[in-house]
Amino acid sequence: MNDVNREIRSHDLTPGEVARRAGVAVSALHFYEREGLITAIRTTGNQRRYHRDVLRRIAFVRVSQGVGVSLADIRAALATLPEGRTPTRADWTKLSRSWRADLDDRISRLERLRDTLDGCIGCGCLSMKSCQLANPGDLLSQYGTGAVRLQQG
Amino acid sequence: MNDVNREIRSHDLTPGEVARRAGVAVSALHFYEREGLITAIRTTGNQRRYHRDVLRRIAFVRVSQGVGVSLADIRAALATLPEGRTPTRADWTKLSRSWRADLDDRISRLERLRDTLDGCIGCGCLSMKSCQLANPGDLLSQYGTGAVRLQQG
DNA sequence: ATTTGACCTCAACTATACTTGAGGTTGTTG
DNA sequence: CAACAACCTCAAGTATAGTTGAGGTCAAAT
Repeated sequence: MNDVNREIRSHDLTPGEVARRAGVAVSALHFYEREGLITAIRTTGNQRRYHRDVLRRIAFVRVSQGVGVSLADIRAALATLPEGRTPTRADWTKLSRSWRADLDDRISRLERLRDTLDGCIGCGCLSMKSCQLANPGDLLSQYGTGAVRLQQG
Repeated sequence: MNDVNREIRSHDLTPGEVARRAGVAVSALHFYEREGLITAIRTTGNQRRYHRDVLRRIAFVRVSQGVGVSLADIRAALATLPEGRTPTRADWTKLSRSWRADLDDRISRLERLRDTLDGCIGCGCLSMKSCQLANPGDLLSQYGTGAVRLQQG
């Protein structure tokens, strides 16, 4: 977040390189920066240069999005990484672990959903009255329409 | 779709009733109608009246949305229901079954993702180069950012 | 030195899935 | 039959997650 004044090093990456290697558009990099998900330093000519860490951060963003986490929650997760120093392997592992808990959660909800649906297929219902699945305030609301929080604090 | 000329019966539901029982806002009913997900007939005074079937349709919509299917795909699925006659239990069962296949798919993708992540936690990676998860064109792209099609045709 | 591709900012546009508000009508109830 | 909740349409607004385009600059290769 605050490495804006860091000196540029030879192994820093240009926007194009990051875009190619991370598989996202340059416009997405700008967007992620505006959203506080990644940071860049600038050359004297005002062009962005990225630390290699940005690839990990983007990887984390994409993977998390892939399982349905919102950028807001991803930002919150990334904010737990240390500022000022390059995150260590342990920092990332901690992050991955918390994310994994969320994944387990999603899987079990989907499985419950599937099992309930099996019953629905058996009974041919899908009616609002009798079906666990379709009951608002029950399974559905637990599953939620919005993103599930990655962390509770 | 074409029951606009059907006569109104005493057990038809008002917008308010449907909204309450289905757990959605009246504005959402209007929206679903514009989007071709549900239909309504009109009283002489131009107010909507819904067949009880609409509750099943909305249930299907909500449950499908809950696992990440887009309205476009849900509309496609609902379009396979017979027009002209009230869908039978068998019709709905067929629909639920196709949907269940999609669910199984999602679960297995999430599980693969979790298993791969286990490896990542072990190695502390999440790097773009070595991590299966973060590799665009690999797992991520299979998982996709958009909605997974409910049906192939 | 010039060309060319990559880069810059900022505003506006896209898609999905709705909600909100204005201004007016209907239908039920005391 | 008056009141009032519930309904109507249509336009505009909201949030998320970006993309697109205009107009201009930077940097590497010839």
